[in-house]
Amino acid sequence: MNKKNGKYLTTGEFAKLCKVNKQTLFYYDQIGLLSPVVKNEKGYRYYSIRQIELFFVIDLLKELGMSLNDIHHYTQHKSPESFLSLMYQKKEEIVKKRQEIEMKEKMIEAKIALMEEASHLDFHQVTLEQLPEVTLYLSRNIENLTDEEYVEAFSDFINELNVSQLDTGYPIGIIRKRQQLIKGEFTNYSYLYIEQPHPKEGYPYFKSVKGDFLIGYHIGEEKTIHKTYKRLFSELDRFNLALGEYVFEEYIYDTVVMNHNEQYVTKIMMQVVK
Amino acid sequence: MNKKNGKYLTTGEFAKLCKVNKQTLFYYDQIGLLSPVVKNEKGYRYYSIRQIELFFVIDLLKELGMSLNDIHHYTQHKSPESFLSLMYQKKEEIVKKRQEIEMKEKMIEAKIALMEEASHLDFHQVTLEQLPEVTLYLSRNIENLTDEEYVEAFSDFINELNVSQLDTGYPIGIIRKRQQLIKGEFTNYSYLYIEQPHPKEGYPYFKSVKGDFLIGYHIGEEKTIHKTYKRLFSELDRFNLALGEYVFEEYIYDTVVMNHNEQYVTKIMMQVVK
DNA sequence: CTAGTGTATATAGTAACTATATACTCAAGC
DNA sequence: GCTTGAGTATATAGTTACTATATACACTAG
Repeated sequence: MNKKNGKYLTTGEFAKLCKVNKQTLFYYDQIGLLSPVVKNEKGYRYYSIRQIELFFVIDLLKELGMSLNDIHHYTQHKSPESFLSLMYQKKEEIVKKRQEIEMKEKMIEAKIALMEEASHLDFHQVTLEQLPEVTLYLSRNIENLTDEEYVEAFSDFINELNVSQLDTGYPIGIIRKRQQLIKGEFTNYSYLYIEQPHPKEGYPYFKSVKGDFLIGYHIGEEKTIHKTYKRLFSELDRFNLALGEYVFEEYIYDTVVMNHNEQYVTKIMMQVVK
Repeated sequence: MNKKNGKYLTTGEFAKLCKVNKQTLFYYDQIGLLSPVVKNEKGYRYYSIRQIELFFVIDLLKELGMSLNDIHHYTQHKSPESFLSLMYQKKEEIVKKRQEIEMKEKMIEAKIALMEEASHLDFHQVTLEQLPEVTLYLSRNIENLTDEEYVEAFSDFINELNVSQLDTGYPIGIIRKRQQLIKGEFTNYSYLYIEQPHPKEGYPYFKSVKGDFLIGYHIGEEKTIHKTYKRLFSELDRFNLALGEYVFEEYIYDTVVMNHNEQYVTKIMMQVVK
């Protein structure tokens, strides 16, 4: 076989078929993962067309996150049985992966919806609105915590969202109670929450009551929010309304879209009673 | 701020929350991707709890295949508008990604089904079976080709499957015609095919006629398959049957599960008429 | 027989970590 | 007040799976 036999593909041809760089095939040969069936005395590599099937499987396993080393280990211990059990294992993994992708797709959709909504808002306008009922996943009670405890509670909440896959891409909001605001406690909150547009079964949720809310926006750091509350309280008076039980706060623009915290925007939703 | 302020998280704490290695955060700080809000005079890093949101977005973008460099470029040019358009773009990408994952899941399911079926077969048994109608995607006609032309046709077929996403994970089979076998042309085929259990719309398919088939298995290299055909022909005689128009051949065990081509197993399905 | 393309080897570079070594710092216990 | 152990920082080297570059040889068409 001193010249090219028509039955075979050169490295370049095989690389084109596999849609990879020629160097990648050299590399695979070098690590013994996928070697050409024939190597002539000049060192030229010749692949059989049927080797593409093995390449496809290698590529599949690679995209399922398996390292070349582990794939190589399989190819050294090939058998119908080990292939079957590998496929069963990968089937489980890909199902998980698909679910994660689906969740991320939902998260992206949520971010798009939030940003679209935000882009149509006038942050200087204070409005009175009827909000529909929404399902919220709540943290444990976080009243009267020290800074350390608050950070810990926030961290725990994040971990819960991770473990239970409840991160919907919506912002993490806080709930204040009327009592806290009346006492002027602007750094004391009652709960953290995240909205669940499609609540999964089996978790304790809080259904926010639908009702009338006074909605305003705070531009700037969290620690200056009392100024905005002052404005909102006087609006309440103007409308001749009383503060309800709960107030909800959500970041509209945060560190994700803004460089400085003076540019952050917080949406404040105050429950009101007539 | 010479000692730890309770409002902040150390690198280790933040890393645990992010579920990454501490070193990764050093690295992100180094490349300017995500730096702690505070760095004290001793060089200690302190992250604010709200920075987790930015980390999550970075992580999301990373998992959607964006390079740290590109993510960094975004963070340098943050704005609600650019974030929104980034999300729209990523939405498109993730949809594609989900579809690819779904396709791969189907492929794995197909491989499992094939391997399970194979594990219950007796390769030395020749049987007469009624096969149901199945949908096949065919290559162009490949009769009387030279080796070079055959390899090219095979490559073209692979490329078609790639482009049109018709790779179902089923083996690439070959179709022989009665005439070819009668003339003793065991290296001359008529078509390549791949089974389509859930055919997509808009492609020209070939519906294999349901009917009676004599099914046997060839163990060993392709070039010795004439021996197995000889055996199958005598079985045909024994059953007092005539060879139909088409014969289908599929690898059951190939380079993916076997080390040597003497161990390969090919399923031969001969259409028969009484 | 030459030009142009293709192939092989060797080596270095890349991204995004990950591990290791060394030195400093801090919080808790005695 | 001192020690001890855990945590932190910097610098550097190593890892995986390529990717690029340089050099030399081979094959093919005109």
